[in-house]
Formats: sequence, structure tokens, C-alpha cells
Amino acid sequence: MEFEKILNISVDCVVFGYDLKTKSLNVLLIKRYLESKNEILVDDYVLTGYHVYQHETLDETATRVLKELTGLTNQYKKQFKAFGSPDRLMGDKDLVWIKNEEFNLRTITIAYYFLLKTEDVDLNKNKYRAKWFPINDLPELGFDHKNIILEAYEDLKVKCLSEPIIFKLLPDKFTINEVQDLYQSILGIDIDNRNFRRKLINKKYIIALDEKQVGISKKPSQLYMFSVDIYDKMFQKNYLISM
Amino acid sequence: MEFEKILNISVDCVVFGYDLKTKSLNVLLIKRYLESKNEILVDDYVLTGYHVYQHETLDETATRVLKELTGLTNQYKKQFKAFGSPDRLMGDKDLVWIKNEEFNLRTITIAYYFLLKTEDVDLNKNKYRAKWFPINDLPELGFDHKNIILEAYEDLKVKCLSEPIIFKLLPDKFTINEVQDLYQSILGIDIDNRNFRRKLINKKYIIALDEKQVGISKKPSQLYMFSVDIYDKMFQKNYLISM
DNA sequence: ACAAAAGTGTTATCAGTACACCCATGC
DNA sequence: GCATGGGTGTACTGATAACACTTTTGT
Repeated sequence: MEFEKILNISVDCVVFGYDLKTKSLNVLLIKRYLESKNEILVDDYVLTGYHVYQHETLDETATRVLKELTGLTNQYKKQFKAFGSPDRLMGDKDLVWIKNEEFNLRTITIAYYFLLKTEDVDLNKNKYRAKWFPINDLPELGFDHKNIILEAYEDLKVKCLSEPIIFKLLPDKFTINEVQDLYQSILGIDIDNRNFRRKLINKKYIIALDEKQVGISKKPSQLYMFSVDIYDKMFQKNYLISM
Repeated sequence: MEFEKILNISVDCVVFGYDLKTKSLNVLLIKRYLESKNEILVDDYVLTGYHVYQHETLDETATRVLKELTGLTNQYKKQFKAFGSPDRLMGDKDLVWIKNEEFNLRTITIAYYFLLKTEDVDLNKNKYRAKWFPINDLPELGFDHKNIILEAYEDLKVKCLSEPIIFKLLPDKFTINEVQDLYQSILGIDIDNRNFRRKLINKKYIIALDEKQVGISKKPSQLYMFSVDIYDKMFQKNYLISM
């Protein structure tokens, strides 16, 4: 079965991965490299992405693209914006690059972001020379991908305040301090530990487990989990107007 | 100058208009009508929309589409989602309709919504047989446009709680009760008038004018305005985590 | 004078913020 | 026994929610 690409429509994926150990919110990027007669023409990074196939929904394209790069499925995904400026692929290096690719110069892209754990991705067995970069220390990026990443990050910042998507970036069992560290990484702020603990522990969908951390060289801490079921059941819109 | 259309990419616009007099949040739709040998083949409504031109940004397409239908420019606009299912234009009536149009069956659309005042649109001088429908009483809709409208409405509900976009739907000078009525229309809830007044009047960017309503058959009420300047100046993100 | 809508105050409860020290564990 | 990170309590302040009657105006 041969799949027909739509040559002027693509999906690009901002893959966010949280690294518990370094407490760093990262983005997964792939290398764009091209040389001729010992001259390096293009050497930077881009988001993973691909054309939409004729038979696919946009969501399916995004899922496929993520799976191709990481092997992962069933990760949290959000379509957050379409990018379609006529000149979005018109940087000097982009033009050089596109010559070698089956790419329409006027391509619009539907951008998604994914939330997952850095450690869930095995970068060794991957043919794209993919690499994690901290969101605050991005390399040189091709196309309009820097902008796409920054808009995804903005959306993530806003969304993590009102929906429990933060837990998509953490293992199933986590400590309160790990959640706090993650909020601090994402938002770039300091949070008072006592207030944060109280707030989180009081949520009915945050469940203390009969377990403590193991293999830690200091005092092991209490583990918790997030219960989607309880969250969904108790969830009701509150219409707090706070503009 | 001839503009070249991109045949498989369109922009569709959900035009929200608030009608102060009937206190109704409306959507502007255009008629889709086709008959042959006295048989009515298609008779329903659709969103206004059009192909993206080669030289345009997506925002420019949306702006152009709104202007073409209403004559208005500089209205609040938001790109909220792209729709691209392979079967989104494949209803029976849609297929009949598309035969007559220069339309790719696999078109993805970037959907925008606009916020404006119903009274600002003059429907008489308009060639599309456009008509306002209350958001809660929509007619039969072509393509996937019902879904697009509902998703726009959801986004509007969420957004009006955290950003002062509500004032885009009201005249420059408004009364507190008008704002309350509008919130109630959008959210479908009842709000306590005393609490709402206090809350709104306490905002520094809500400014009491030296004016009262005129031409009203009952007690005229105090007029207020919204100051974008003050809002922008005092605005700073609050990182209230309330998932 | 009447109808209609505008406008007004108080209290109780809850959530957020600020702030500093002791505790349990592994080494 | 000590270094490390985990864990804890209180008081203040500001916002929200519940609740019913009086005032102003045009007709």
C-alpha cells in the first residue's frame, strides 16, 4: 500500500520531555546536516515533522510522526496552532535544504506538542540524530521552528495552570517535591514548599501511596499518584471570572 | 494582479456577534442553496470561508474573508484550531455542492473566530444571504461546520474567563448589567448582580464615565468603559495553579 | 402612583501568602 | 554524628458567595 503525501501540508511536533534527574524541561530535536565539497551548507536542528497523508486525520499524522521518532504511542498530544506564512521556509539554509527534499515552498504546518518523560525515549537506536535540548538553551533552529517551539511553550505554561497535564511529564509515582520542581522549571518561578504541599495534598485526586522512594541516598520521600478517574468524576467547570 | 488560490487549504471564520437588545450571542452564517429541475439539492448554512492565497499569511486570509462578508476590519480575531479529517467535506450534500465549486475534496481548514457587535454588520447590502443565528439555536449546517462552531464556542467560554475579550462584543460605552448579561449568555449561568458589580467596578481598568444612558424608558444607568492601556500596564501573569 | 430596572451592604467562609525550624535517613 | 533533603503550623489578608430591599426614573 502506497501512501500519498499532501505536499503542502505538514505536521510538526514539539516533543517536550522532562528529565527528573536534571530537573530540566527539554525539547527533542533532530539534526539537519548537509555538506558538499567539504563545505558545510546546513548544520542545525529542526522539529520532527512530516507531510500529512491523504487518508490521515491531522491527529493521526502527529501520532505517526512521534512514533517514527521515539517508538512511543499514547502520549499526551495537543494541536496548538497552524503556521502558514508564505515565507516560513524561506531562510537561506532552508532553501538549500529544501532543494534536496520533496517539499513545497508554500507549506503550512499544523503544530502539535507532546508531553512525555525524557527517560522513556531511547535515542541510541534512532536514525535522525535526535537530541534533547533544555527549553531555555535551544540550538540554532531551521525554518520557523524556533517560533513554533516558543509558542508551544507559552501554551504549555498557560495550560499547566488550569489542567493536570503536568503529570504527563512525570512518572506514575512521584513525590510532591518532584511536582514542585517541575512547575518551577516550566514557569521559571519559585514556589513556597509548605504552601505547595498543602495545596497538592488536599486535592482528592492526589493519592498517597503505601510506598516510599527507594535507592535514594538521603531520606526517602512519600510517593503519590494522580488519579484520572477521581479527577474526571469531581471535575466541574468553575466559572470564576478573573480577567 | 491575479491571486493564486491554494486549492486544498482554506480559512473558515466563526463570526460571533452579540446583540445587546435581545441579549443573544449569535453566529453569522451564509446560505448554501442549490436546485436543479425544481428539486432542491442543498439548502442549509455554512460558515464564511475561502481558500488561502499563495501570497497571504493565514491571518490575512481570515481578515480578508471577514471584510468580504461584513465590510469590517480590525475586529478581534483568534485562530483556534485546524480541521483536517479526510472525510470532513464528504456528507451527501457536501459532495453535491462541491461539484459546483473549485474545491479539493481533501481540504484542511484553519478556523478562526471573530468577536464583534451584531449591530455593526449591515446584512442588507450583502450578496451571501448571510444571517445571524443564536449560538443555541443553529440551523442545519454543511460540511463539518457545526463542529467547528461548537469548538469555537468552547474556546470562547474558556477564554472570556481569563482575558477581557468580552468587551470586544460590547459597545465602547456599556453598563455593568450589560456585561453581566453577556457573561450569562456566553456561559449559560446566573451571576449574582451585587457580587458581579463589586468585582467589576473594583477593577482599575473599568472606568466610570460622566455619562448615563439616554433614550431609555426606565431609569438610565451609569456608563463605563474598558481601558486597554490601563489593563496592559497593570497586567502581569499570576501563576495561580488551579488544576 | 406605578412599573421597571438600577443600585446597594454585611457576614461567613475559603484560599492564598508569608514565614523558619525540626526530623528522618543514609552514609 | 552529620549532611541532606523531607516534612511541618500559624496568622494575616483578600476574595468569593450567599442573601433582599430601596432608589431612581419615565410614563
